[in-house]
Amino acid sequence: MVAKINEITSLLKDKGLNVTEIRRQLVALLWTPGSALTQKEIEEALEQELGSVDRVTLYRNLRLLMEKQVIHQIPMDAQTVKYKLAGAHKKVDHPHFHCSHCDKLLCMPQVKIEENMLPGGFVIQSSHLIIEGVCDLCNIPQKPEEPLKD
Amino acid sequence: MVAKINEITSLLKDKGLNVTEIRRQLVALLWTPGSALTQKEIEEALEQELGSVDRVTLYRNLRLLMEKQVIHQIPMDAQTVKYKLAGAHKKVDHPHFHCSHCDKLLCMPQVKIEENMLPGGFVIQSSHLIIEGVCDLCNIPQKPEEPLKD
DNA sequence: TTGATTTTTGCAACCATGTTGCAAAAATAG
DNA sequence: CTATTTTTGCAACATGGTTGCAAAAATCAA
Repeated sequence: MVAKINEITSLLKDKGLNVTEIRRQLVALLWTPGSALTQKEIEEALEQELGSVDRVTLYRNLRLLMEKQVIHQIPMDAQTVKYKLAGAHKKVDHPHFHCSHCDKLLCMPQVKIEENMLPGGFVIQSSHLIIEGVCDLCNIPQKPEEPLKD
Repeated sequence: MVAKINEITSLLKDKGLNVTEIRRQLVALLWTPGSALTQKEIEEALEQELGSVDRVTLYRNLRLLMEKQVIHQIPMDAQTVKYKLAGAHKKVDHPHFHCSHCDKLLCMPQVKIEENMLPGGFVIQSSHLIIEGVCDLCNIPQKPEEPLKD
């Protein structure tokens, strides 16, 4: 985590944001590939790192980081939204794979949703896809991935 | 709408639910194929049909109808959930197409998400897909579908 | 480095919505 | 039609989104 401080600082500055402790921790939390957290999970994690964090401050920083496209919201189901570091992806909405074992949320840009999959006459503007299952690493019985959670 | 009262009553009874005015109106609202409404939209529509509806009553009935699988929630984006009449579909999650012109939400069971679309080792348990675009009817300039909204 | 300026934070406060308990009203069964 | 069960509407509380404002922190310039 410590090794990434410079990278995180650069990322924030590149996006025109001042560097504050909360922002650094927020980005650090989501820095790990596959990491995607709910607001509650973020709140609990920040609690540990920084002591209690004001919910308004968290709210404003999440909103700001979204505006600056540092992070994205991903609706997992009707009652759950996760936050994820925005990759260098062009499209806002690209497919994700959620591993029910290790809880990682991985980008799956190779999965394409195209008009020829639909009946005639339908035009696609964008699409949103989440695939739920078990990822390649967790799927090897000999070398199971540690769950991120717990 | 009137012609459907018997069908709606049967549907409710088949699911083991008593028939009340709110439940009938709720199902009637979502009866039209492609109809999918947010809670706010439902609230406003019921307002017109029944006068003001208590939000707790609406909340409890939506929850009940979901438990009985009469309706489903569909997360459209991070801040929007729509309710839709549950079809005779086996799988809870099946692809939908949302028309940005007429606002209809159509089931697209012909679109399949399969493991061979993923890198090796990934196993699919379920998937959730919403395609945003223009539907076949709205796509014919000569005969545009009336928007459901307005 | 220090002090001035700008930005961010933390708090009070408000609103919308989820959720429960309870008594009154409505639906169902006999 | 009446008795019983279910549902509704209301009060009340919890949670999370949202704003304004003063204190604290970060940035900038000398």
